[in-house]
Amino acid sequence: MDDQTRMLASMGGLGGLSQADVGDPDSVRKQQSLGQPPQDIGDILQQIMAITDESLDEAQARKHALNCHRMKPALFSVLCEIKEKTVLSIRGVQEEDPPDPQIMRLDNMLLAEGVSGPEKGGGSAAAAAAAAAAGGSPNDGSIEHSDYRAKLAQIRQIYHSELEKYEQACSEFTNHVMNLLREQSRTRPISPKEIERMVAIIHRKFSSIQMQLKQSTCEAVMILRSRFLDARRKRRNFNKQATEVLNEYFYSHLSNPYPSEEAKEELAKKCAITVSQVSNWFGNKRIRYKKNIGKFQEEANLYAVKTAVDAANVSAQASQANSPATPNSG
DNA sequence: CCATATGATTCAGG
DNA sequence: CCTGAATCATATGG
Repeated sequence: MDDQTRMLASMGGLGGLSQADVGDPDSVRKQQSLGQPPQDIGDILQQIMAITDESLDEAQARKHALNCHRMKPALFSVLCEIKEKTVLSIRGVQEEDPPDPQIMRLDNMLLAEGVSGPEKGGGSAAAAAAAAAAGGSPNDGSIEHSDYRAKLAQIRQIYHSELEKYEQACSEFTNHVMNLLREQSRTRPISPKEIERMVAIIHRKFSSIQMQLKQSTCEAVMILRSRFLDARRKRRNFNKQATEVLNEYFYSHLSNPYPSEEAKEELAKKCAITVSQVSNWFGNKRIRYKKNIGKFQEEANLYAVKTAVDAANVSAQASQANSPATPNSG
């Protein structure tokens, strides 16, 4: 844009001058060929100064008269053509790559993360993707999810408001420049094509800002993801009672420690954890038990006794119906 | 601060 | 899709 602006600006200056001596278009050349430049320049200067003495109405009228001159359109197009040829080499260079690959990549990423997509659909899509491994139970991972969703919504909101600001500023600026150029096209050769080109240039410049916005949004989402969705960062041990329940099941089914889906659901409910957490726990337990049975022998005995005692208690309670004297383990 | 425990994730295989 | 195995990253106890 810089080169063009400079060029247009300088031609604007010329425009003022040519308007000044339009009364006798050949005067300059004639006098120059006569070989008395100082005098001629003084002449021109005088004419210019005379303009400032004119009233606004007079100047306006003169301008209007010029604009209505029958030769004006022809002259205008000729000037445009000349200008087109003169500046051709300058632009021509950067005319391609309309679909910026990088911005498309960022767009796709933001869409996938549910930042730029539709309000509810995108968000739940991301949530579904996150919970996909969990088997679809509605309460899976809901503890951290609300937090994650809230933060994501926050990013989303910032992104959209910034994008809106950006779009507004862009169109405002574009309109401004277009109006300016259109206005100036009355006094200097600016073809509609050129205005179009200028708009394209502006948009290209602005799109780098947009890319920056999208890039930083992407970054924020990625950080958020790694913080919240990688639960390894927030590992919390299950409470004692939960591990007890799980161990009980494990050691009482030691010959086949593979809980069915229903069993997993029940264990999950008892332990206030998710089904996938139960699966994880059993997966880890099996492999670690198998790896070093000796290390777990004590634990195995403990739970074997425990279940035996519990069974005894249960049977005792069952056989004794409703006797209040049944001893309970603290 | 280190070693160990532990929940979660990743990846290969059936 | 489920599992075993390896691995990661944190929690915990000494």
